[in-house]
Amino acid sequence: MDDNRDDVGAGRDGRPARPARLKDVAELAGVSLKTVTNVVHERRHVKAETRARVKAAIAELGYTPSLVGRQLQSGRSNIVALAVPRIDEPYLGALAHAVIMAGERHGYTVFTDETGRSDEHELRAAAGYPGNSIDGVIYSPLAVDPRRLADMSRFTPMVLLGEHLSEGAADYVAIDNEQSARDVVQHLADGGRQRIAYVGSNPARSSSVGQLRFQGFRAAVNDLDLETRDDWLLRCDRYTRETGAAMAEQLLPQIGEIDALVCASDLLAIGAIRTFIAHHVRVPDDVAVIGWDNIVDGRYLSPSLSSVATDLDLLADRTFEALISRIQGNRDPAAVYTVPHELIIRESSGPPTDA
Amino acid sequence: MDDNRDDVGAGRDGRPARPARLKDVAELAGVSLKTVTNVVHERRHVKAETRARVKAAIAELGYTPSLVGRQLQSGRSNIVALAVPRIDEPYLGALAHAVIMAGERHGYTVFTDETGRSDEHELRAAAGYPGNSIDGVIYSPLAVDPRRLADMSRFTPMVLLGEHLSEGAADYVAIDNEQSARDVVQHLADGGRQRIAYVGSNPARSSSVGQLRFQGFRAAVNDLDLETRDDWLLRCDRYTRETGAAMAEQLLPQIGEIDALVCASDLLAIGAIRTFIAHHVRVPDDVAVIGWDNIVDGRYLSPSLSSVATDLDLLADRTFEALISRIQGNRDPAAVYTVPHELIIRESSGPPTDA
DNA sequence: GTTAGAATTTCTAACGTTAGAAGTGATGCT
DNA sequence: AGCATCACTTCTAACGTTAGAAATTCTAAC
Repeated sequence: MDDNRDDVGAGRDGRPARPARLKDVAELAGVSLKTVTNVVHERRHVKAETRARVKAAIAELGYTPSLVGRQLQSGRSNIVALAVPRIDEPYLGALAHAVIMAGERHGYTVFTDETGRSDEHELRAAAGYPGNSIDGVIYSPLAVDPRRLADMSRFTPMVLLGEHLSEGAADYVAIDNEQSARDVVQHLADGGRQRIAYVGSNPARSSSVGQLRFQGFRAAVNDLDLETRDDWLLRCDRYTRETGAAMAEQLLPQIGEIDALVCASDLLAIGAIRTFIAHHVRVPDDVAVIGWDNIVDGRYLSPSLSSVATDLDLLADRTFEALISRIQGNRDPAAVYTVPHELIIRESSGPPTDA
Repeated sequence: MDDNRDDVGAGRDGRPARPARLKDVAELAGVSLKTVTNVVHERRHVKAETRARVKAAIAELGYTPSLVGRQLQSGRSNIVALAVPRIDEPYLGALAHAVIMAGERHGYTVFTDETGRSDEHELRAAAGYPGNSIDGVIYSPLAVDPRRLADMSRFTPMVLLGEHLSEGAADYVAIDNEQSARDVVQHLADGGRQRIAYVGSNPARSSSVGQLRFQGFRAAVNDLDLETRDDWLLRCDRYTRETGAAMAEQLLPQIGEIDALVCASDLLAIGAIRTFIAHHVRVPDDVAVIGWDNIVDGRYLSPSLSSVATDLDLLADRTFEALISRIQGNRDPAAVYTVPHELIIRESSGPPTDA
């Protein structure tokens, strides 16, 4: 029976010292707490006259419900975390954008977190951000061995992007990586390319995206009876422009033998093209190059970069559907959702230019 | 005197139904709540034997403190929001990365939000995310008229990036945009460029970054007695590759007159270069091009892109210092913090190539 | 064997919200 | 008049944490 702190609310003159609470509204309107929540939640059983009075009080105090109070009460936050290694990678930035937009469509706020800094961050994400009252996690491990993530999120629903956990601990949404690689090889063969190099396999992680793409690549090369040599196949862990540039450096002696290069990501391809051009290797005339992710930068490169495109909006929607189903209690075994991919053919893998 | 819900904690066999609470730990260890918090917070006045018992209970139950409970209790969350228009813009992605890293150094978790979707989002950010128990906001308005943001965050400390509010409602951290533009012009003049075009001014917003850069540009052109013509000065609102490509299209008839192009952002420059190359305008031989932001993609472009670089780590650190000072109650008038910039000269504004 | 004082622990009220249960009038029906 | 029904409102206990105040136990000195 006490509890009067001064300077409540948002009078337009003196700055109020703190945000208004439900209780302040109730006192100003002269009603109980429950009546105010009833008004806030637009419930029946509130007389029009009372409702008006409460609404006026809310407006006068500039009241906004405290989400913390709500979370504590309800146990729900309507927040999901998106965990990506680095937000400044173009593909992951585009992915984050798509997920944020999809979150909005599905009534969720998306909290984007970077996990690439340390093992600690990665594990926190994998554990579902314990203590954080996150309703779910959308997790894109890029550099971590999924087998390390055995003790996955016990309480927080999770959907994986990018890396498939063989244990099937969580739902997984992605394109058909193997098929997309076959499509890439087919496209190059259609353009008359016969001797194709590959950058990005990493046999150490059998479930990795790069490995899946490599499997598809090798299968297609086999099926189409294309020539292949071991020193045309370069492995690398990091799919960066820098790595791509370094890998292309290694391929320079093979130029003249190879006539196409498949890179497991656009960043690798961009780095490779940079090296090629610097060494007067013409793209696509001498070597066709193609990557994955269809990042915007590829469109503005010269030559513009061919790439395997994922419909990120669709991927993000599927991801949310799966995640929401888990949030609502779905206990089925982990599922794999495949979203369609599309080959975007631009200059880098097209016919020779006139230049 | 009741309150026993089943399936607490993290027994390794059956899945526990919910995360363990402080109370569960207290009961298992046979002590009071306060003793458990004392252990959690490493306080004195806990017998070694008791502490061991509590720690064992914590480990057995896999207890993690609920941040929601803490926030409610303390009113602090140690979370700051970073509000940017779009996370998939390269510069903003790099900025977000730097801010997240700096946040970690300063003990804050950074929640990145996209505000570019709607006015509603922009205003929510400007109001300091009312109801969200955010300790502070780092706000980078790109497309909004700052004058609309009169009713700024009443309760949430805020630091602005990118756009300076003339009212001085909030601290502002940025490079010296005007001086950087002078440096750009000086550099081009040093390279023998005489007739320089500019893309990106927007006189409608006098405080905008593009406008500040334009002022510096014009002043330097004046000071150095360089030729200037109105149709060499193109205005635009959006600093995208697409806009840059369209602006360059408009400049094509002027090629031969102009010998350099200053773009208010790297994205504009990348779009412009793409258009130039497509029309066989050689960069830098026919036209030198330079931008701002030093985004990574510029390094791997051919020709690689000269740019004004900001030390983002430094900028993010300054931002946090300012923000934390406000969080701790600093009520000084809004300040402007300037971080150094650096001209990164690459091929696009260098001497003619051999090609 | 007391007792002051320190060391350790417990009790309890808050933080802001929500919703079930209980309470108050007013209305309509017999 | 008596009573059930309904609309509306209040009361209260939770959600998980924290920390001041109060209570208990221990230690050591007399």
